[in-house]
Amino acid sequence: MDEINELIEQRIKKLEELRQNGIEPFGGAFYAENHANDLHNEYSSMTKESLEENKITCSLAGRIIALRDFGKAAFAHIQDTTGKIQLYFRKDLLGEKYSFVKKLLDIGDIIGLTGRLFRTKTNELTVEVNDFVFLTKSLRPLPEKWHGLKDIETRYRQRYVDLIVNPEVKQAFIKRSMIIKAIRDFLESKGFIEVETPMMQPIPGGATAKPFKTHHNALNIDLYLRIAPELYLKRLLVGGYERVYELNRNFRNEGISTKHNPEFSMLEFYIAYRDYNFLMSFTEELIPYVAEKTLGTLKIQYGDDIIDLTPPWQRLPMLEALESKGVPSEIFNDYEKARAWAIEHRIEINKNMSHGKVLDEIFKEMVEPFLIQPTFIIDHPVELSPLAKRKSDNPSLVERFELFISAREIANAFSELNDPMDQRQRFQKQVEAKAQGDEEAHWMDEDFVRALEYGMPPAAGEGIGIDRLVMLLTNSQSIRDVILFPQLKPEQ
RNA sequence: GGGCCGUUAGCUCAGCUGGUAGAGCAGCUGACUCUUAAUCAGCGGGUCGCAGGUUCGAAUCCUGCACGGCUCACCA
Repeated sequence: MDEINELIEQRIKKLEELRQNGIEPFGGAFYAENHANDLHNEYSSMTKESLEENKITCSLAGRIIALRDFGKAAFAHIQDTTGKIQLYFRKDLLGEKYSFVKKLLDIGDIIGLTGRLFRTKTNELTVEVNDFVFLTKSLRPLPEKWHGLKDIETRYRQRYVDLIVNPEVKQAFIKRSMIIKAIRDFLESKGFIEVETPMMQPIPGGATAKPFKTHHNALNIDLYLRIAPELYLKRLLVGGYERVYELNRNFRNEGISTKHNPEFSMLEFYIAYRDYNFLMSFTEELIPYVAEKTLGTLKIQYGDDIIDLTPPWQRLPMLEALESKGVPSEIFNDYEKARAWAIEHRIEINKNMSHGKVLDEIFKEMVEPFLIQPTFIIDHPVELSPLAKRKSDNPSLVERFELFISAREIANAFSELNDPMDQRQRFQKQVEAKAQGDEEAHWMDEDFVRALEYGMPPAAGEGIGIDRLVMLLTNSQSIRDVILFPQLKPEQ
């Protein structure tokens, strides 16, 4: 941390001077009766004259964010959780205490006050302060009023300052909260219950990703931070819950970028006796519901695009999507041709990649960038989806969809594989891939197979990346703008 | 991990082909009872990211490192 500088020293002196005057600079509870924006809303129609006649008193608590001193009177702005409002301090009203405003009150200090509402000659609703108390003396100067805090690194490292001085940042996180609440409300209304399954797992499963490893001392075992809750949620289907969801953190030990944070929020939900077709319609209901609740519209701006969330959305089999971009269909059933095509088109592949994986790489290059409007890509190759149910008319494909919006995967869902023998074989294949050096291949999870052996009802499950959904709905270009404390290297 | 860019006062930024650091805001002192970028007068404030190197002389040129941004690779 930086050393005490002159500006902080000055403020410590003021703090001591307050104490010498018998004033505690760090106060306790203050039950304000009002908030800034409520006052603006409530009295917006009240004229200067009627405010004078009615003598409306109020009390507020918040942070001083601007201060203009005139000698025997001063204007300030105070900011609380709702917004800001102007204050007017007068010597003839405050007497001795006015000198504290003049000498000892700083921008950044938190005060509580009582006063009377009036309008200035420019008609700004203002509180004439009758009395005030120091609640918190601020020792560090805030960024300047004009340009504010711009430095991106400081904004992320000291998010608290970012939130004080950049109202739109605060707003984005309020929106995030609303989005998550809307999702929960929707799922609850459809009969889902929220559950919590282990974040620390002995076998990290349910996704293809590199996990974080940790160690439990008392048990003397290695544990992994979960990369997905999937396998535990499906155990709950075995247990008899028919509709469950979990909305919480996943952890993946991979690169950090504008689209990736090591810990990120994921919604996963599972519904018994349904399939992926049901979930497509369900998703066409869920996401518009959330957009309507939080933005009030289904036409949203993201970057340069206007995205129309009005359902229904296009449903496009993966192989058809490839064909539509000029990928020849003969590579779909011919591994060597697929490899050759990829190499010819400078798509990076490696020896370990299965046929399905090669097709997926081609898809990411040739198709994904064009999926701006909501599109379900359906029926993926089975190698890509070791936990999904095969299509009855084509066992090389699975009943799966990925929802793309603005060239990003927003949701991933499939009819769940509930055949324990097929599941065991697919795990086995993954174990072999792992032995071949595929760090992200699934592990064998014997207990999960055992659960399936008891019988899991036919079911469909879906995952939605919450951070990416929030990015979409808040028009944020970086995941760091929707995560309060994004992961950064430590200072120094 | 690769490439490109950035890091100068509390904040936002200037600082040319190398000559020894500036502004605005914030702060301090003073004046001012309707300002809102208040105004006016005066004052203080710097490890120029860190470490080396070149040079008579480095914020400036070179090398390495740190942190950050964008981007590519990997992924959600």
